[in-house]
Amino acid sequence: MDNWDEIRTAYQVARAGTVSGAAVAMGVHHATVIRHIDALETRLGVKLFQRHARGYTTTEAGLDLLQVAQATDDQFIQLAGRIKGQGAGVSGELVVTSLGALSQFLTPALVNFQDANPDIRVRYLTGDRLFRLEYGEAHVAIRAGTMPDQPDNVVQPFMNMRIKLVASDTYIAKHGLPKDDADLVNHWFVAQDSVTSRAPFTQWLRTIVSEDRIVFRTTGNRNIARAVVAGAGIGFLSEFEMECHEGLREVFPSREDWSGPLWLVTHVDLHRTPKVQAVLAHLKSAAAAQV
Amino acid sequence: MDNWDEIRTAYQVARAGTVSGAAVAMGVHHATVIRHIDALETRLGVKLFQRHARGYTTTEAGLDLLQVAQATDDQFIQLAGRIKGQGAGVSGELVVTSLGALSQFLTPALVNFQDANPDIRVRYLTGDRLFRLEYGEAHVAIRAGTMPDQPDNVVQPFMNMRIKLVASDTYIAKHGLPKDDADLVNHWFVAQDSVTSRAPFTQWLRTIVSEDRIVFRTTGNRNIARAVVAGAGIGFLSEFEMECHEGLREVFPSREDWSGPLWLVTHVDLHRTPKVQAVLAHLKSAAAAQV
DNA sequence: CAAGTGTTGTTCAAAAATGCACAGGATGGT
DNA sequence: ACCATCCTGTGCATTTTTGAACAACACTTG
Repeated sequence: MDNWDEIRTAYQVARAGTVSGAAVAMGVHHATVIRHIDALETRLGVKLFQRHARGYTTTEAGLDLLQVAQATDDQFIQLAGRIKGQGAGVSGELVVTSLGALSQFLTPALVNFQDANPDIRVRYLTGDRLFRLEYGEAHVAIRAGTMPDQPDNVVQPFMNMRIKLVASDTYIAKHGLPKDDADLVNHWFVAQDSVTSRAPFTQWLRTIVSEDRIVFRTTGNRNIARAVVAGAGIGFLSEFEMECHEGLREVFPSREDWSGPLWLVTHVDLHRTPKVQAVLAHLKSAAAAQV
Repeated sequence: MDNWDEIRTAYQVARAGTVSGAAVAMGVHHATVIRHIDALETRLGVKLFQRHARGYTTTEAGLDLLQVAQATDDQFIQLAGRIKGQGAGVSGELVVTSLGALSQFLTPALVNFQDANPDIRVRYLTGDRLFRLEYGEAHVAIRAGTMPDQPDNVVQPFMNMRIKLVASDTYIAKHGLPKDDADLVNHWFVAQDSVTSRAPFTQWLRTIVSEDRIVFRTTGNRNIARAVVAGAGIGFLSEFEMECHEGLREVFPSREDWSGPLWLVTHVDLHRTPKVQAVLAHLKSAAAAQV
């Protein structure tokens, strides 16, 4: 039972009672209607209509089709209404993904957004693996580092994540604070395990101290923060991460060239929808308030 | 929401997850699938799928469509099964129409047929107005008189309705029986009111007796029978009609040229269906048993 | 790292569906 | 009885849809 258009044509004929009436209802020529009916009846091997000079009257099979197609038509009309309305309004699911380090800032902002738009159901995804916009895994993503250049993504600058060089009180009690840039080589550091990290502060650190000064390597910002708290060494943490833990102190003035930019990125297919636009505006205003 | 074929295409894409997969599932080129999706999304103004190099994944709207279209597909498959099966088997409605005079013979035959085919629901229509096969009002009709020559009807001879010239006992007691053909002019008659009746026995009567010998005219065979029973005169009745009333006697040997042929007529669209063939065979065998 | 597979997307020719014009028939009204 | 109207049905020109080939891209595999 392929070719649903022919079923629709038969449905209109059954409703109108005449081929001509169905033709004007569908905005096509009546010859087209006749051909659709003929093709459908031939394929089914059963007459759907009795032909006579006053029009077409349904057989039992045609009556059955009429009822089924009537229900289908209703379903499709409702579907179209839902789909169009859903595109227009701010409702349904909203999936946001970011690196886990941002959850401290992003979660309250998203809660506020849901509060302002009760029809929204928020899903906030963080994880090691990258959630990909082009696979429809999220509506908007917050990305760090160099500006993404995926062809189907529309990306706009979001905010700068301030990076601070911090140490725990226990570390400071043991080794003291670095007095200046040159003194840093006498200290111990905690850093990302991945040697390929191209975060600006990582590269800066490599130019200052030798590899053997990095005494603790781990994966994930959270683990780095825990290591710093435990007194393993000095480490780079975002301002958000720093707020989460007690007993941390900034050991060095924050430098501009440490901070990596954050990007708001959406898929081009979804970027124009009111829902995405609404959440983008909300996040940007929240970022502005942060500063 | 016209163009149901595009909905079906979108449904197949949502199911397969790829354009290519949907294309082979539908037996069309993948370019066609892409164009259908593009057209549908443009018309709806909402993206149904996220495009990427590994295939198409549904958006919320696409998921909604998938569910609705899945239900539709199921409905259509069931519909096709019903329609094809209904064409093949002997079931559903069976509408038979005839002149009322035949109900005496036809009703038991139809009851037997329904008994042999429990899935059949019989509707037996008699009435003054002609039920027209070409309007789908009946599957098979029994017609009298000259052979019908409607273009879309297939007609075959059914049986001869024997006509008898009868009178009531009260009439015979009053006027006696006609001795021979010539004596008929001394008797009184009951006949159809319509002067245009072209039934063979009517025309024969006109050649024998003058108009003023027809003392009672009425419409409908049943009324004629009642008039004859009441003793108004001698009248032509079918053998079936005669069985219905008491106190009637044949006053004259039945002549061959009185009897009008009966025709079994069906619409050409329905004639080949097993259901119609079954009832035709049944009626013919019942007619044969009658003789 | 490179080749191979499977995917989307675009362009042009072919095929198919559509629209048009006209014929034919039934029906209702004057 | 005739005419007007509305219906179906068919042949032909046109438009639209479809199919084939090719390019580009992502991912997998050796």
